[in-house]
Amino acid sequence: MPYRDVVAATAAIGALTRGSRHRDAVTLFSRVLSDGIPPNEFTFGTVLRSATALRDLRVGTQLHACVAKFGLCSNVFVGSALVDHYAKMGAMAEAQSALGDTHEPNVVSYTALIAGFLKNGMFDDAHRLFQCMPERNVVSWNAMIGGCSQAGLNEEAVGLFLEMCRQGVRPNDSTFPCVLTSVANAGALGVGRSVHASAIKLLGKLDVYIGNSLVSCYARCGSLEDSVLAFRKMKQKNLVTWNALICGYAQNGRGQEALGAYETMRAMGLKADNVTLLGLLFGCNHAGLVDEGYSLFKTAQLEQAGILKPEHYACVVDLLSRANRFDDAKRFLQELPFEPGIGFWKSMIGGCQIHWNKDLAESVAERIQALDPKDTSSYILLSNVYSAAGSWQSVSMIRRQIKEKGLKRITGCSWIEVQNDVHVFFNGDSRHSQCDEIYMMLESCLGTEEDEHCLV
DNA sequence: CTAGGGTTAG
Repeated sequence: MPYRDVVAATAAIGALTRGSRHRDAVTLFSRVLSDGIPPNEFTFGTVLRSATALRDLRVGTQLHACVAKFGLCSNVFVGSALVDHYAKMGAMAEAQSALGDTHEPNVVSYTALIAGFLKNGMFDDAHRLFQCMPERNVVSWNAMIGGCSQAGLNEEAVGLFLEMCRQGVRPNDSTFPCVLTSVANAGALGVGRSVHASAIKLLGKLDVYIGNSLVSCYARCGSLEDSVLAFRKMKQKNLVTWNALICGYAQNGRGQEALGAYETMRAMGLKADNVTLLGLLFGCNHAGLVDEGYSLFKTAQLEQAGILKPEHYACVVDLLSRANRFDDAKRFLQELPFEPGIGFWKSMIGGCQIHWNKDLAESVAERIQALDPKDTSSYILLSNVYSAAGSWQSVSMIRRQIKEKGLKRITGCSWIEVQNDVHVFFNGDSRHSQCDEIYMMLESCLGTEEDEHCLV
């Protein structure tokens, strides 16, 4: 039974799109076409959304050709939908060209393109377009801030947030989760508190997204007190809220509390998902709760195997290796339902370093170097195992190899924020103005057990 | 009848 007109047909396709029946929406669209009903801008808008949800660039391209056939390429609405589709598929050249075909592109068209640039790591293009677009609204600012956050451009994201406020654009509910992610990435506790305060001032009530971001942000900035406070203050909580709390405990080495939170969560009738499990395993790992972690994994394997991902398996390898249970770790690796990537072997060699397991470290290092000859970390870790075991000849041999192969070490660093100043430290750093006091304090904290021969 | 931006892990 063909539809009466394009309005009825579009309504039917839209219902399918909204109901997430995207394949059906596309099929219905083709049927409407073959029934001889010419689609309009709304029809294309909704069916393009389904094509995006299906992540099917082929469908998008066919729809684009169809748009051209009906002379709708210059329509703003259709144009924006095309830009959005291509941008989400990562086809940035096509997205740009769709914007170019649009007669008078508006703020929506530009924002869709900017979001696409950021998702595809093209920060400079995004920034340039953001600067020169004719009009910016809160959504465009959010797209920039969120895109920077996701790309790890944390200073840029926080800077954009401040600039937005300075220009008098009022942040909304979506702005805060974006910027708080960056604050958390940077571990900037003071900035986090200011952002929190401005959210309360501007919005009054904080929704569950903002609450979740705060719980996580405070924990990742090292303030579990603030994190738990934010958690308790939330009226509505969802699985993400619990995950944020559990992961926060885990990251701060509080495995027992993570497990406790999980108990409470289950008592409230919530089921763990992959993030919950990862947080729990991570927490057990860092608190030395080997048996607890292993049994959580085993239970998940039996009861909800669907949530298990390579990360979870990697966590278990880490757990067993750190606990000196190398036989269990090896058996576990052999029984993996997939090929272990390089990270699995790195977990194991990390355990070898802790437990001075020279022989195993050698064979694992060989594997890592076979998988990635440029990998420096295996050399460093191996050399640390040798120095721990007192094999100085082997240490100098490794150092020579690193030099000969022209491998570069990426130096790790850490930082801490004190009253809005960020202090960064590298290994063996002596540049800080209070260097002497810091090393003195370190020595008194560490006692005399410190191994000076370690490279990392 | 409609579009673009949001939370948790690594």
